[in-house]
Amino acid sequence: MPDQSRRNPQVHQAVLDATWELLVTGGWSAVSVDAIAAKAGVGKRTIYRWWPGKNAVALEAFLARARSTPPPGSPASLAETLRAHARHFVDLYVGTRLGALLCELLGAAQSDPDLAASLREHWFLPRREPLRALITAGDPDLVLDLVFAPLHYRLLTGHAEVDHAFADKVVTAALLAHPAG
Amino acid sequence: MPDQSRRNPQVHQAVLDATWELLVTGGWSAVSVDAIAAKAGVGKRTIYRWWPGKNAVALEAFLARARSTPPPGSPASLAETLRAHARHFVDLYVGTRLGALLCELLGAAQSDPDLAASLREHWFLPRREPLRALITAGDPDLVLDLVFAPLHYRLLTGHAEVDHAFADKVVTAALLAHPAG
Amino acid sequence: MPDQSRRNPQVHQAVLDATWELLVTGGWSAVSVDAIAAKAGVGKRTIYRWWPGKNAVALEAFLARARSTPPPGSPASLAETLRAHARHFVDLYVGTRLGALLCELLGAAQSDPDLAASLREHWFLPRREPLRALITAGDPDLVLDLVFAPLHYRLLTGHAEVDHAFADKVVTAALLAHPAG
Amino acid sequence: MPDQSRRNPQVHQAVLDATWELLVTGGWSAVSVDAIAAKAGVGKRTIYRWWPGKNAVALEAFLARARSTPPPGSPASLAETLRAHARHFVDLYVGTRLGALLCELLGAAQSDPDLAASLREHWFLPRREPLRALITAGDPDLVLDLVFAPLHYRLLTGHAEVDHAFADKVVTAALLAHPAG
DNA sequence: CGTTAAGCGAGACGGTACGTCTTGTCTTCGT
DNA sequence: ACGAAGACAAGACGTACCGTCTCGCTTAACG
Repeated sequence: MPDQSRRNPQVHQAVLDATWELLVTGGWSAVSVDAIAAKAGVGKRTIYRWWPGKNAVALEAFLARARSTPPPGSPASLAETLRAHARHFVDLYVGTRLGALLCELLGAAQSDPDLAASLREHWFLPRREPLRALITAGDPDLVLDLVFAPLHYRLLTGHAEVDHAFADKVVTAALLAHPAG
Repeated sequence: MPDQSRRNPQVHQAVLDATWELLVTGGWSAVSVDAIAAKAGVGKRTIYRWWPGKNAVALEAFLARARSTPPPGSPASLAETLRAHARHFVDLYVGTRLGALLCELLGAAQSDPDLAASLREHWFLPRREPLRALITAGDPDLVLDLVFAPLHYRLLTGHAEVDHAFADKVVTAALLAHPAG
Repeated sequence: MPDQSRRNPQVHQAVLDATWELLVTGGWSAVSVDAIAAKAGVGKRTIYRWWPGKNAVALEAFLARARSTPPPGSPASLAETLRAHARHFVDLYVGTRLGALLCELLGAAQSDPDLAASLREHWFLPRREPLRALITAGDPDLVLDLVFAPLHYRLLTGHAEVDHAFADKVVTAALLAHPAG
Repeated sequence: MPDQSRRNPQVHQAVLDATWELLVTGGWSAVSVDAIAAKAGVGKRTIYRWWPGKNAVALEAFLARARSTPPPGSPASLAETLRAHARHFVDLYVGTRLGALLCELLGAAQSDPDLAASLREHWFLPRREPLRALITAGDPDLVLDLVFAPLHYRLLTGHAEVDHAFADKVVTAALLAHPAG
C-alpha cells in the first residue's frame, strides 16, 4: 500500500472531478477507468494505486458531493427531524444525478461486496446513527427503515412518485410504529 | 423481429437452464452471453435473436423460478394476507440464490432502463396488484411500500437482519397506517 | 444429390443473376449466400441443394458471362490468332467487373481445391485446348503460358499496365520460342 | 497510431511465429486472429494495435521467411542470373508451405487492396528491381514478366508442372525477347 | 547538494466479453 | 416433393474495458 503522505492532492481531485464529469455527461455507462484516466490526464496506474477500481472512485466522487450537503439538523422533535431528513432526501436524490448515482452504486454493490461494505460504512451508517440516537423507545432500526426504505425503494424501482407528500406520509406512518409517537 | 411461432422451445429452455446453472455455480459474474451459449450448446446469434442481452435472459430465468412458487393466498384478513406474503418473501429471497439474483437484477436495472421496465412490469406490478385490490381504504401504495420496501431495502443494503420477526413488524407497522387497520 | 430434371430453371437463373448483381454493386465482399438468397428471393437451402457454396455459384455466374463472349476465331495464322486472343483478353478482363471477378475467383481457388479444379476444367482448359491444337511444333503449353501468364500475372498483381501493346509484345515474344515462329 | 518504440519485440515475434505455426499445421483456413492470439498467448487487441488484420500478419510472417533466403546473386551473365533466380523460385515455392502461402496471399489480395499494395511493395518490387537493373536493353518489365509470370501462373492455377526444366525454358524464351540475348 | 525512492503520465499488454456477421445444416410451412 | 423462409450451431470478426506491467520524467526526502 502506497504512502498516503506522498499523494498528490491535485491528482486526487482531478480523478474525482473527471469521474463526476463523466457521470453527468454520459451516465454510469460512460464511466470506465480508461475514460477517467484520459479525462483527468492521469495514468491508469495512478488510479489503481489509490483505489481498488472504478466503483471505489465513483463512490468517493459521490460521497464528496453528498457530504458537502449535510441534512439540516432540527432537534426540536423527532417528527420534525425525520420529516426534515426525508424531505431533504427527496430534494437531493429524486430526479438528480446524485440520486441516479446512488442507485447505480447500490446496483454495482450487488456484485461488489467491497463497494457494498464501503457504502454501508460511509454513507448509510453515518446517516442512520445520528437519527438512531434520537429514537430512544421501541425499535430504532425499524423506524428508520420505515422512513428511508420506501424512499430508496421507489427511487430504485421507479414504480411510483417520490415527493414531499410521500416523504411526509412515510414519516407519519413510521412514527405510528414508535411507542413515543 | 423474428417469428415467435418458429421458435424452438427446447432451445428457449436450454438457454434459461444454462443461465440458471451458471448463476448457481458462479454467481452473477459468471453469467455472460458467451458462457450461456457454450453451456446451453447454442449459438450466440440465437440468444441475441430472442433476447436483447444477458440481462433480459437472466430476468426471464429469474421469473421462471419466481413464478413457479406463487405466494399462498389467504383471503381471511388483510393482516393475515400481508403477513403471509411478507414471510413468504423472506423465505424465498433472503439468503437464497433467488434473492441474490433479484438484487443483481435490480442493480443491473439501474443502468438498463429496459430491464428496469421489464422488472416493474413482470415482477413488481404482478405481485402488488392482487394485494392492492385488497386495500380499499387509505393509500394502498403507501401500505404496500411500508411492507415491501423495508424487506427489499435490507436485502439490498444488508445493513440488518431480514427474518420472520422483521416481516411481522413491518406488516404491523404498515397496518397502523391503514385506516381500517 | 437431387434430381436434375426437377430443377426449376427460373430459380437457377435468378440465383446467377442475383450473384452477378451483387458483384457489380458491391464487389466480391458483398457476395454471401445469405445476400444471394435474399436478392434472388430464394431459400438458402435451395442454393446449397444445387451448388456446394458461394464460390461455385460465383464461378457459374462468371462462366455464364465469360462464355457468352467467345473469342473470335482467326484461323489464318498462329500469330494472328494468338494476337486476337490476347487482345480479346485485354478487352474483356482488364479494368472490368469480369476481370476483377476472375481475379477473385482465382484468389478464392487458392483455399478451395474444388473451385480450383472447376476453374481449370471449365475456364482455363477450354480456352487453351483450341489454341493448343494449332501449335504443332515445340512445346504448346510453354507458348500458351508465355502469352497468357503475363496477362494474368499483371492483372493479378497490378504491378504494370495491361493493354493491347503489351498483348502484342507477349505474343511476339512467345512466338520466338516457337520453332515455326 | 501507436509508438513503435514501445513495441514489445517478443510479442511481435510470438505473433509471427504463431501465425506461421498455424499455417504449417492447418493451412490458411486455420489462420484467424483469435487463433493467432490464443497460440501466441497474446491479446487480440495487441494484434489489432500493430496490424490491420490477419492478412497483414500473414504477409509479414511470409516476408520474414521469404526474406531469410535471398536468391543467390550470379553477376556473370544475365542468362545465368535469370536462370538461377527462376530455379530458386521453383525450389522455394513449388510444393512448399511458402509457395502455398504466397498463393493464398495473392488470393486474399484480390479483395484486400492494402494487402495487394503491401505485397507489391515488399515482395514483388524488391525482387524485380535488382534484376531489372541488369537488363539494359529492350523492355526490362517484359523480360521479367516472361520469366516470372509463367512460374507464378502455373503455381496459382496448377494446370501444369513447375520444375527446373520449365524454369530453364521460360528463361531461354524470355531472353529471345531481349535484344542483347 | 546529490542520490534515491516514489509518484506520476503514458500506454502496451493478456484477457474476457461484447454484439455482429457468415457459413452450411435443418425445420416448418405453403403450394 | 420442391421451394421460401429462416432458425440454428459454430465460430471469426473488430471493439471496449479491466487490471497489471513497464517505461521515462519529475519530485520529494534523506544522506
